[in-house]
Amino acid sequence: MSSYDDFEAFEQAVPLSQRAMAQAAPPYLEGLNPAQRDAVEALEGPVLMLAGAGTGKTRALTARIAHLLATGTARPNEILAVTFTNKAAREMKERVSGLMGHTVEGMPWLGTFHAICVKLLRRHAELVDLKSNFTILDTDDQLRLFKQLIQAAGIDEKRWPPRMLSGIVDNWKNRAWTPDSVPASEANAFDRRAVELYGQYQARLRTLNAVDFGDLLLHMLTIFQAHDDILQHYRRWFRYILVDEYQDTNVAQYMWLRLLAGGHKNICCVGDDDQSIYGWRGAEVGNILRFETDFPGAKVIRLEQNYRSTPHILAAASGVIAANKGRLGKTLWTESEEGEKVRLIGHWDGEEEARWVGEELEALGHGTRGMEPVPLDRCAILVRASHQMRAFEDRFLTIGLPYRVIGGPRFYERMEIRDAMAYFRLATSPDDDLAFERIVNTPKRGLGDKAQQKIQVTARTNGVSLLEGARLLLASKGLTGKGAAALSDLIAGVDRWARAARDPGQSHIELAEQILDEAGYTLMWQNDKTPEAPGRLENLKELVKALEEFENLQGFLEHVALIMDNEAEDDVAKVTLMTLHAAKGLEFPVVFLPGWEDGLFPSQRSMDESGLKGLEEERRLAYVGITRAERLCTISFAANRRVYGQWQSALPSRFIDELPEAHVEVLTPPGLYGGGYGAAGMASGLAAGASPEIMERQRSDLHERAARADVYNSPGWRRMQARAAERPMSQPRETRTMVIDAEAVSAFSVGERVFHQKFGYGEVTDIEGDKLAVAFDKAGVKKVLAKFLLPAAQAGDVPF
DNA sequence: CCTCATATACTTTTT
DNA sequence: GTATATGAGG
Repeated sequence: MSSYDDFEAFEQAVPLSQRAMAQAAPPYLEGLNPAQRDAVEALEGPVLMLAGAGTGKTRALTARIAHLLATGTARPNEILAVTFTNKAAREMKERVSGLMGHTVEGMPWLGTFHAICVKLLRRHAELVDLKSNFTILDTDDQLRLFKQLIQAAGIDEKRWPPRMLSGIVDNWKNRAWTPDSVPASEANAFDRRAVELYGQYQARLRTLNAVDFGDLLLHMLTIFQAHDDILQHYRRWFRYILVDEYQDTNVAQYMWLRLLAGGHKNICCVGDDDQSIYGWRGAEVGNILRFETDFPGAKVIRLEQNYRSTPHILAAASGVIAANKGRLGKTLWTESEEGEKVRLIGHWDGEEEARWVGEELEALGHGTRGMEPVPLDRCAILVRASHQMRAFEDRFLTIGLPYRVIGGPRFYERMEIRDAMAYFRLATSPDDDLAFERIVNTPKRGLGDKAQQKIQVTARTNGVSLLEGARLLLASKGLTGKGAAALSDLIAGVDRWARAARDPGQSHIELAEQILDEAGYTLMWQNDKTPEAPGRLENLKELVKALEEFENLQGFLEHVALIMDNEAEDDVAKVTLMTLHAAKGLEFPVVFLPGWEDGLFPSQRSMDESGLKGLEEERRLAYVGITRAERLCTISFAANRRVYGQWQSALPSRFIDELPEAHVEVLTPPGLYGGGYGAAGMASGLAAGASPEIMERQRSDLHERAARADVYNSPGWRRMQARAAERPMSQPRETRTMVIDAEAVSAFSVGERVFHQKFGYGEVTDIEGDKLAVAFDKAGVKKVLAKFLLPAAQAGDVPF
């Protein structure tokens, strides 16, 4: 009964391969430096590859796999290679294929911890009271379950928010604690009821035949610990183990790896203790720090030659990270030429900071500071918290600077949303084959592989879309019986929806609901008994609600297409906006690091919650940020910032004081030129065209803010001033006159031509305060806020 | 049952 | 300041 029995047979069906290549000159070794080569060739026994930022870690890792395969040391299916993200796994697969010069047949065990555990768990599910077709709950489902349990237990939801409970349980799972192995000391800290609820939650999951992400690992651990035969089997099977981003492993993952590597100890862990930034979700830097103790005789290889950044950038990063205790220690070096120093600049407030970055980006695009013009897609702005992106988005929308945000909402990636969108796409463009393919048998209509193949063939031979092909197939009686009836139903539906979508009198919201109902899609989820079904229905409701902001389905689909696939959608170069966390592993020629203020970065919360440990993780985040830059890195801070609607002043980040002076150039912000404190200097930079009232208002505003900011007494600021004073002033520097956007203050007038990001061009027809009625050329009459409008004349050179 | 108003919280994120 | 969640009221 156990699928475990045929496991071996299944795996061994994959042929031994690549032995013949063993004698050939190995192209995958070309260009590796001695350390990298060491890391590639030390195949036997435990190896720790300490790979600093930009030292060619992935290169070495993939070459190592290629080496294992090419020398015939291991077959593709005997290598266990784990990553944290699907992206990393995909990339590794591609690069191994590239190195081998052909597609690597079946590396079934190259994947994320979770993907590999799913695979294993499906084979052994019955050992933990699951069926092998168990479902995997996402965070939403998990939260809903906890909520139900809390309510059922009659506990006050205010005192025990589901989120908190779910967080606690997640934490426990990260540490490989099952309900009965949670230490008493922990339990007391949270109330024993949390442990009870944890137990109930697990019981509920079992009856639902479901697991959450943490369970994937935990269940496998349980199985390995309770069934030695199974453990021994996999120990023998996975002859070589590779782990990427080892510094990010949590306790459960660590135990899992130790169990599997326990026999032969052929484990190669790659990581960088200085880039451990996921402690808050259970990652244990200790795992990497302890490696040599865990695996006595481990070979430690340091990759220290950096191929990414200039010496100034590396020195700045090293200076900051040096303040951390308990590091394994690495010294990055590079052969690259000196380049620019890291630039440091302070601003009055967050808006000015955004404005300045925008101007810098424009200047870089034209070529400045003796640099080649730098297109926007080579630049990135890395922030600590996603809400910091807003100021930049606002500014970039205003000046029409193309940008993309990484790590946005994942809403549109959900299965049910994609299905629904596919239906909408068919309604607006019936020839959308991808959409047709997606929904032709969703919900199940009895149009299986056979029927779909027939449709494909008919469409292809006639050179028409799938929908038309389906029509032809029906007309030619190529499909009969139940399938034919279902297909003709679907086609009739699409025709009806397409007609309705063209009808201007038809509400697109009603149409959307109608489509989902008539297609039987809503019903499908209503009848679905799995725990995630209610959530999916809720998401669908949300999707329909999101439609309200748009004039028609078409407009909505366009909008979503843009935010979904902005990589491939258009070829306009865009500056990248993302969090520091999301930037790990990436690199950009030009990097801006705004918001370096104490409290924001390092984050106050982080320090409050985790003390010195938290601060050190923030510092590693700073290190990650700086080391993303290849040629130019600019750090900035603002004296004043609006936080939750409240103006707050802040001191420059303590990390700024840790930057080695020799590698930093302090820029004087335009308004502060000449060193005068604040307001006077700022005021002189006011746009000449602004009306006296506006000028006065902004001047007093600045005085008020300046008065509130004690930033000028901070060590960071004083040092900055001192450095600025030391610098010979004769040297012409790039200060631009500050442009105060008068359009943000001045009102529009009736009859004026305006431009809106979403709706395009139009004419103002009515004004009520800051709310304007605008007759848009394409989108019709809409009420919009003035701040979303640009005078049409100014939008002329906006590339949208 | 649905809508509106008030309260509340609110890093970082992958699977 | 904004999004979200809950409770009251229509």
